[in-house]
Formats: sequence, C-alpha cells, structure tokens
Amino acid sequence: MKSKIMLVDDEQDIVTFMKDSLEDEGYQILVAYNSEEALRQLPQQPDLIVLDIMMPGMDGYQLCEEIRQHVSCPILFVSARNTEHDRIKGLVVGGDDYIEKPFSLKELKTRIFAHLRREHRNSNKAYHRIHAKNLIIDTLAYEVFYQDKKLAFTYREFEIIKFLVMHPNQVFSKEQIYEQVWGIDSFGDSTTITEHIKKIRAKIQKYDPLSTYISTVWGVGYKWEG
Amino acid sequence: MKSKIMLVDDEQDIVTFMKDSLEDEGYQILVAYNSEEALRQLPQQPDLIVLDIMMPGMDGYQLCEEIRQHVSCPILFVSARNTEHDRIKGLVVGGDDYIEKPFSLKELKTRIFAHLRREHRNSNKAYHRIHAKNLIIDTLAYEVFYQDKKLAFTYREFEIIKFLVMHPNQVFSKEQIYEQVWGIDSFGDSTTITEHIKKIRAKIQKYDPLSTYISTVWGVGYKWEG
DNA sequence: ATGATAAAAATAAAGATATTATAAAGAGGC
DNA sequence: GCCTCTTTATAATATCTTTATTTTTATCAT
Repeated sequence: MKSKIMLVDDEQDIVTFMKDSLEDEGYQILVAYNSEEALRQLPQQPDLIVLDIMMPGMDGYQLCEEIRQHVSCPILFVSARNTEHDRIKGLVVGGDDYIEKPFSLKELKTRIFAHLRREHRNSNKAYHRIHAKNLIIDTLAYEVFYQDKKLAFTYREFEIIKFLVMHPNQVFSKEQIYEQVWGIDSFGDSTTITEHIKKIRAKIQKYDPLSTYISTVWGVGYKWEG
Repeated sequence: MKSKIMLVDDEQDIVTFMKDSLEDEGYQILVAYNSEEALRQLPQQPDLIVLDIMMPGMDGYQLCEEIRQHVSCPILFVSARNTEHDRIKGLVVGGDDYIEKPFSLKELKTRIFAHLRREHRNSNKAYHRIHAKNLIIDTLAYEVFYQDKKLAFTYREFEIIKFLVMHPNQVFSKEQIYEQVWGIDSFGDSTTITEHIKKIRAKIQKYDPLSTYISTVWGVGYKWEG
C-alpha cells in the first residue's frame, strides 16, 4: 500500500524536485501550490503532509491549524526561516517536525520515512506486551498472565484475544473477527466465534471473576474493554 | 494523567537539569545513567524517551534498537554529534526526533509536548468521537456519554442517533431514517421510528432533562439540534 | 376568535423476532 | 487418543415491531 504524501509549497521548482524524488521511492504525491489548494485536497486523506511556512495568502502556520481540525496525520514543516522561535511555533500549531531549508533530499526522505513508520507502528500497536486491566498479553510468546499465573489459551482463542486487545474499545462483528483471525479467504460459520468467546471468558473469569474483559454489544459484536 | 518520560544520559548534570525542568511541567520522570539501567526500567512503560547518543557501553543507537523491540513510544535523540549522517542514523534505528546539544530547554519541552500530543491524537482516535451538546458519541465503541455517565442504547437506537448526529440541523422523514438505518432493501413499517425516537428521547432526558436533542418537525420528520 | 375535525405524532404495552449463551456431540489434526 | 475446533440443538434474553389508544398540532369553517 503506497503512502500518500501532500506537498504544499508555492515554489514550483522545489515542489517538482521533491515530487520526483519521492515518487521514485514509491510514494503517491499530491501537490498544492497554496493553502487553499491544500485544503481542497484534504479529503483525499494524505498520510503525511510537507508544508512550507512562507506562502502568499494563508501561511503555513495558519494552514497547519486548519488542517488539524480535520486530519491527524504527521505534518512536516519546511522553511528557510530558522530561528528557534520559528521551529517552536511550528510544533505549537500542531506540526510534528521542522526541517531547515536548504535541506538534503536524503534527510527529507529519512524523516518522512521515520514519521510514516511511526504511524504504522501506532496503527499496528506493535507492542509486544500489552497490559490490559489485570492481564498481560505477550503477543510474541503467545502467553497471557494474570499476575504471576499463566492462563492457557488455545491458538484461536489467543488470536482472538490478540486482535481485540490491539483495538480496545472498538466493537467488531463476529464476521470481522472471523476474517481477521481465520483470514479473508476462509469460509466458515462465524457462530464459532460465539463459542470461542465463551471459552475465553470462562478461562479469564476463573482468575478474575469481577472484571469484564470482553463485552457483548447486542446486535453488533464484541469489544475489548480497555 | 501525567505522562511518564524516561531520560537516558550519562552526564548527571544534564539529566538533573532536564529532570527538574520537566517535573515542573508536571511530567513524571524516570532516570537512567546508562543503557542497562534504561532497559531495566522499560517495563514501567514510559510514554516518551529522551536518549543521549554517546554513552559508555551500549550507545544510544543500539539502545534505541533494543527498546524498539519492546516499546513503541516516541524516542528523542539528544546529541552533540550533529552531522546529517548522525541525524539520519538516529531516525533509521527507530528514533522519532533529533535535538542538537546544546539545546534550549524551551525547545526540548516543546518537542516533547508535540510528540506526546501526537501520541494522544493517535490513541484517542478523536475522529470517531462526535460531540453534540453535552453528549459524546463514540461510533467505534458504540457508546454514548453524558459527561461521565454512560447511556445505554440498543443497536437501532444507536444507529439512529449516529445518523442524525452526523447530519445536524437537517430534517429527515421517518422513511429516510428507516432507509438509512435498516437499509434500502428492508421493508417494514417506519412507524417503528416513532417508537425508537421516543425511547431515545426518554433515555437522554433522564440525564439531561432541559435540552432538546431531537426535535419533531411536524409533517416532515425529525432533526438533530446541533 | 373559537371550536370542530382530521392528520400526525406520542405513549404504552403486548406479541413477535432475532441474537447470544450454553451445552454437548461430532469432526479433524497431530 | 487427546486436544482443539466446529457444528448443532436448545435455552435464555434483549430487542424490535405492531397494535391500540391518547395526545398534540394544524386546518378550516363558522
């Protein structure tokens, strides 16, 4: 899946320069030569935005604040203005990074890469140990602990727990869970989820009878209580 | 909720300097004077890590890679080494930012704040939370809150609220609502909408008897007051 | 204006339906 | 053969829909 990057700068040469180079890396690029164009393209949901500060009309700072009303992706400022005050202001208005002009392409690329990787980490929640109430779920070792006791879950059970735990407070239908755990190309009856959930609940309840970990949202699905 | 920040640097003066200043800001601080200490404290799950590169024993780059096996929080490098190559390497091994020594406390604080804010944005998934007067509607968790109280809505009720909330101040006929919530191919009597609206109103009114959330437009339909 | 009338909406409660929980038996893999 | 997974049947609930009745609202004639 290609990441979408929006470049906002009134200097066409620099934009072209960045665009070509980033396209070589396999990114999909959206270009805007002023703030209004940028806002118009926002609905396309870029994964990252590179923003010049000095632009005619609405400047980069204002644009950034505006963008933040709608989108939470990383925003990198690029600017020739380079006092500490400028850098701080960039971060204050909602930016995530600040690169001085002139910059090397290599540094730009690396920073973009680092930011996207972090977004990816976040969406993946690649933590390998997740604490959830009184449980600790080790997604690599396939182990669940209640305090020092190890709870024994089967493969499917664990996969279900893992999936839910990684997206706490979000309701998933039986079908969604089935698809996630069994794979998109599996065909089978997702009523088996009900049964697995029951087993999971029973095992947890044995150690922690008071808390609810997986709750049923009637007519919708199941949800991990975070 | 205080954020937990871990400082890793072998220069004790600098650590103390940062620690005092960050504690003033209300952060909770963990201190490590070398990489081993840092790793030992990792299970305490800091929300952000500030990392010096040049340290005796395992250096900052190696430590960063090690940390990344376990934890996905933002890592800020702080270093006197300041070539482009150094900065890039920091990002490559999994860092999220690079601050040159000597740095101003103000810039350090601002960057820390910006990173934590981003984490917060990500974990909050604020896009799925709609604020409407005194209610907060969480479309992923299928939950509605009045201040801190959770209101219990059934599936259909929730879907109706969700639909109306997403188009505030716009009147929809019973048929339109029915079509939206039940699906275009459903056939049934949309008088059931009346009943559901009643239920919704009753539940909200229990907590907020003064405001009107859903108003009736006689002969036309219902409307969410935005 | 006023009151009668008709239409729409609100209410209440019972009946019907659908979803989930439970239990137990059967199938499949190592 | 044992463990896990899946299926099936049944029970328990929560939810949805319908119906009947009352109330509200708008319209219109007087």
